Amino acid sequence: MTLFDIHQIDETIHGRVRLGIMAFLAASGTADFTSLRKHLAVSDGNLSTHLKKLEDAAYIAQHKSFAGRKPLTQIELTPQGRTAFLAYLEAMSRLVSASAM
Amino acid sequence: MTLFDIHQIDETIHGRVRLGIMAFLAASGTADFTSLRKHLAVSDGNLSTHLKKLEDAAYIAQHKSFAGRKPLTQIELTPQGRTAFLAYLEAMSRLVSASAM
DNA sequence: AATTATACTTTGTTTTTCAAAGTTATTTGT
DNA sequence: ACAAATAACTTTGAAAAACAAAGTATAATT
Repeated sequence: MTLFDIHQIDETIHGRVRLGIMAFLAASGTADFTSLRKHLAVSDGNLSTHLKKLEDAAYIAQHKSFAGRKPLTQIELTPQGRTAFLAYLEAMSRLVSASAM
Repeated sequence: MTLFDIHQIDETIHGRVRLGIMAFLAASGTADFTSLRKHLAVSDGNLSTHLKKLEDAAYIAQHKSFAGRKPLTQIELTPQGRTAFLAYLEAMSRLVSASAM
């Protein structure tokens, strides 16, 4: 019986919204603030807070620019972010394997 | 590109400690309070709170008895709990598949 | 008999999540 | 042209969640 160790879980990624952000970015490479907010169906304040947390962990980078004269925030996974997300996925794979019922 | 929907995640299970409880119970059938606390390496107060939350959701049942005169709490997965955990695992499998990088 | 340990629950604090309100600039309607 | 509405965020405050310290009750140890 291979037991699953909860301490393998990276809490920075594990949160529902941040997990959605990471999965989206892993699939798409980059995203802008608005499409992320629409895709995840969260409030803008909430998204902003979670992005900041991921940025503080250096898992994403936010590039603020202007599209014409409107602010545009483009978000991308950093190499560390990709590595951490891979590790998270592996931990989840282990959970799934260990728990197959 | 199959995108992962964060609203599929059952927050009652997703929390790190509760996920550990569910995985342990899924593997072992039942457990007592003390072995769960040791395995998860959490404080007793913390464990008590999470168990109550899972009990409120009817995902586990707690049977309080005495071993000699010492209180003994035995915890088991309910059928609903097993079903919900299976659904959670499937959601996580989808995440892993969708995110394979 | 007094201290230490076991098995919890309750309470209070810290941390996290989330949305309402605020900011700044833009577009639309009249 | 001027007000009103929209866009793209950030900041702030409130609600919820997580956690550990303290409390309760009994048992074992010295």
